[in-house]
Amino acid sequence: MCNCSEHNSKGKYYLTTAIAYASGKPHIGNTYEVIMSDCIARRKRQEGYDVFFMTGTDEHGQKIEDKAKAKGVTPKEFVDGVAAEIKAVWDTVGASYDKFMRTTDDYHVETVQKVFKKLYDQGDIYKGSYEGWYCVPDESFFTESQVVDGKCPECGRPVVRANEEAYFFRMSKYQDRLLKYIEEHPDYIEPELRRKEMINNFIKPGLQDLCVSRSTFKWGIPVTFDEKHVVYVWLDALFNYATGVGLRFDDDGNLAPTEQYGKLWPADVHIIGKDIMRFHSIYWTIFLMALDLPLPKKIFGHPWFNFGADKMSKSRGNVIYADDLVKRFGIDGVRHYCLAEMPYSSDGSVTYENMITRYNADLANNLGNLVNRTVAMTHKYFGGIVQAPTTPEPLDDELKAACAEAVSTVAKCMDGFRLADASDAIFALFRRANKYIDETTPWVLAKSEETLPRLGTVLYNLLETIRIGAILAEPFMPTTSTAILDELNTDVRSLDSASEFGGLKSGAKVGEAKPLFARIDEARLLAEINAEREAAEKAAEAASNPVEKPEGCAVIGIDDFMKVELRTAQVIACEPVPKAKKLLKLQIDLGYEKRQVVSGIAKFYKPEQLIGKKLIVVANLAPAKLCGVESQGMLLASGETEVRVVFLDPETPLGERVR
RNA sequence: CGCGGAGUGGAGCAGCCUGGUAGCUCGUCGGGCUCAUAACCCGAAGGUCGUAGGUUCAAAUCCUGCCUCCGCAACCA
Repeated sequence: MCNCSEHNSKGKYYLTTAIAYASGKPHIGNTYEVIMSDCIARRKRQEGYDVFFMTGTDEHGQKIEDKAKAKGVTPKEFVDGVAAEIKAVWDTVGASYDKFMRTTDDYHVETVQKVFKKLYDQGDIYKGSYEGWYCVPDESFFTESQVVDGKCPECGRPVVRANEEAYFFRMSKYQDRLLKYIEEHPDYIEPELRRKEMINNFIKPGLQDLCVSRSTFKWGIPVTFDEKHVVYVWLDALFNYATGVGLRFDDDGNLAPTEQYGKLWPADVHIIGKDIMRFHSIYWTIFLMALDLPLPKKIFGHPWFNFGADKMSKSRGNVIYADDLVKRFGIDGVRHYCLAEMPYSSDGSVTYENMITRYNADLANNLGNLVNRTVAMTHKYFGGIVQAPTTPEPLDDELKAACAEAVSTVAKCMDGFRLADASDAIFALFRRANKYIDETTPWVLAKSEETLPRLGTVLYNLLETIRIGAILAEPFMPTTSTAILDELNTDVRSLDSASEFGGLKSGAKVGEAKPLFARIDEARLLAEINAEREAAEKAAEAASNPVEKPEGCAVIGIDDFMKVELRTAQVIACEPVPKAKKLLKLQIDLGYEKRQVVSGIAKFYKPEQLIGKKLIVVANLAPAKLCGVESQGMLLASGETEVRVVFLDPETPLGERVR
């Protein structure tokens, strides 16, 4: 394979996953992306492409800085640990990446600095100031209209006011060019529905300039010409795709890439989660346009795994990790489940029940048993020696046709990233082979000397079908595929060899028959999992208070607190905001003036429950528009998922300062 | 009327573009086989294809209204 790869190569194929944020261990939803990408990478290698598969970690930002501080280590030390952990998870699912790139790698840091400078020099980046809200744990900036009751719309934790000098990228300048490109290249963003979302929700309404620097934390790539600033997330993280394969600039800002870059860029596909479609299809594309660099050929946004019907999240306690699953189902058990179960564009579902069902039905019963019974018969009847197919019958053609069909269906599906459909086609072939055994009844053929040649032919056809199926399955279940081909004792393993029935050589001796997948006792495993979960919950309860200790905010002085002008007020009118699901519009009386406040409590209070009530408002909050309605303040309330307004003693006078 | 997707036997899905006997996997029931991992193979039950209309000789498939669910956006100062 190695010797002739240069001659046979269909050319390069460069694919990437998104880089994982190095703040903690990735769950199975994150890991899916790597499994999916790995499946594509392996398939492309089989097809003869010179594949370069890159993944890695995004390692800058305030959240990491804070976590490192809490742990008493430097950010770099922290990130080294997490990156190793992430890499280990990728390895446990058998990811065959060629490079694991990290945004703290020096070439990346240096190149991003030069990119920043270049974009600044050419006027795409300008200095401005940012007035907004910042969520520290998520390290995200939010506009007035995004923040919810003074809390982060993403995670519900408090946000802090930030008014900082910052650099911005002129997205609007490239808007028309971007739209034109996307409309003229329907394959650029896939699936189609994501493409529509991008166009309708973001591009057509008009792009906002993007904040590309921060001065409130240090853990980032320094802006060379303005040391207070650090390059902010997307301009840093997205460039990994290009710097990781050798994008470089010289000191004058001229392109000076490595040879590898010349060979690999532009990427053939970025496999990313649907949640970051926007940053890739809009920002990344525009960054590249601004630098006059070729665009990637495709951006594919995959869906997410839910846990049953619910979103997977730490706070719900239903997070599943790939390495735990691998312990129970093996690498290929996990890979097969993920690849066969995830729909093309809508979210998939992980449950232990489904995993066990799929494992038993597909892997143990269909595939595992097929291999086992075929190999066992080869031993029983022919001492393990593969016979020559001397005695064909018309029936055999159906099996051969099934092989050919599987080969072509898989090819078609893989081209369109329809991995689940490709997987189905492979298992349909194994099912057909099981049926062939019943049709040919080898145990009957074994009874007479005369039918031994036919028996040998039947077994040959089965072994050959298994060989073809195993080759097709390699991208999905590499370990199993290798195990099967080893057991068949064949070195004819190329994808090309699967296209023609008969590649298996006779005369070889197959390995011992041993189960590939042991059946799982569903009731027993579920009981085991439940017991473990209950034990973990009990341990957590015993160790801590019923309410988990929150992360908390940085300590502030009294002067900081006094900046917030809290005053007592009374609700004089209240009604829902039309078109908004969560908003109530309240007219409140501060005694000295009346104001309109919009609050996201519609889910928890009916307007009539609030009228006449006294409560506390933040009186010096800058006005903001929510769903087009102006809000001149904020009322105090507790809770994230279950919001409760802080009501006052009815005797409280209006307009009093609260402190 | 923000944009988009989906509602098909118990569960999960395909079919719809290019109208014409409703298909697959899992589950249930019955049978067969014995090479094999209580596996494998065959058969059966079970669907008025969300709903109300329309077009047509003929509609799951095309058109319109309505209901429900989901994704994205908006969005709970």
